[in-house]
Amino acid sequence: MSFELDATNRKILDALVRNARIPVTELSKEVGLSKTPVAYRIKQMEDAGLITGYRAILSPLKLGLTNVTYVEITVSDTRQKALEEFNAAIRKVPEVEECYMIAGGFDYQVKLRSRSMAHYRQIMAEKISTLPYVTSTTSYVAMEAIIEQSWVNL
Amino acid sequence: MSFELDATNRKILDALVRNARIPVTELSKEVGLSKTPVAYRIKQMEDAGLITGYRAILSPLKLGLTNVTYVEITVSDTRQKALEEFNAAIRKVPEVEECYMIAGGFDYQVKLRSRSMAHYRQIMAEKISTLPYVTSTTSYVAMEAIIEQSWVNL
DNA sequence: CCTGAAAAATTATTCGC
DNA sequence: GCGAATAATTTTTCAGG
Repeated sequence: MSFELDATNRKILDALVRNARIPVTELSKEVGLSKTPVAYRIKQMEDAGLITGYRAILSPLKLGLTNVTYVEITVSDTRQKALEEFNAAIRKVPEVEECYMIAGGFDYQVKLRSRSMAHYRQIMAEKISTLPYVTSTTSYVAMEAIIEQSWVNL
Repeated sequence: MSFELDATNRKILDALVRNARIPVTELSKEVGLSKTPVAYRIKQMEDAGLITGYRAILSPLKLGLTNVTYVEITVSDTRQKALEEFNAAIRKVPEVEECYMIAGGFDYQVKLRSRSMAHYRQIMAEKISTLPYVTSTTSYVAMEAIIEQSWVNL
């Protein structure tokens, strides 16, 4: 299940995470091998599902997405079927960047990105509060991003 | 500051977020223009800082990073200088995937990724609790990822 | 499992319209 | 913004250690 990485694969991944478009030619210099094994290793890691894809990373700010809010959501029905229904519904909301089910209570931790506070309120009213089985939400608005990591859903 | 996107640029970005390695040739078919303007638009958006980079996306699970924890951190000193010190320190912790300062109290919301609960405890003890000005932390362990969005720091 | 180089394919750039 | 010609880069393949 979990993929064993040697030092070389680690270097390859590190370079690819920094720059998805680095040519194998250049990568092979970085890791100190010839192109053949480097290309082979990349394909291997892709096929194993370790590398799941390559994405352009956009600046949320330049896109006008200046607001980040964390929302804690409590649901009323915690049976498997209800949870799956909730999960399916929230997956369709593009403004939701992350969603984890939290241990302890049956709450969800959700990260939202919005253009403004007004836009945030609209998302909450139209797309979050209306999700199945939602009973209450508590929001935490981010003032400043210290470490930010995400690609943007357009 | 904020970049104005027409429908074409939107399509280009959407394709590039889905696949950072799509050739301009193919992209131009998708958006219904010839290669020349598409290449020009991409460069334009890169230069404007709208596209900040291209990254390989890795599977945290296949890397053995099975645990996600959100940690709320309270700091004792909220003067600018202290906060900047904290920010600089937390930026050096590779296990921290996200960190936002939250409005209201002066708390931070931090997302951690770890290999196990034992590993999580070690990160907390060695790298989070020891951060400057930290007075208390509260952790929320994720049971299940519904929507997950991150690249991994190796 | 790696090297090195030749060959093949793909991709990006340029430019007149 | 188009489209074709050109140029450059990149990937693939393979014999050999």
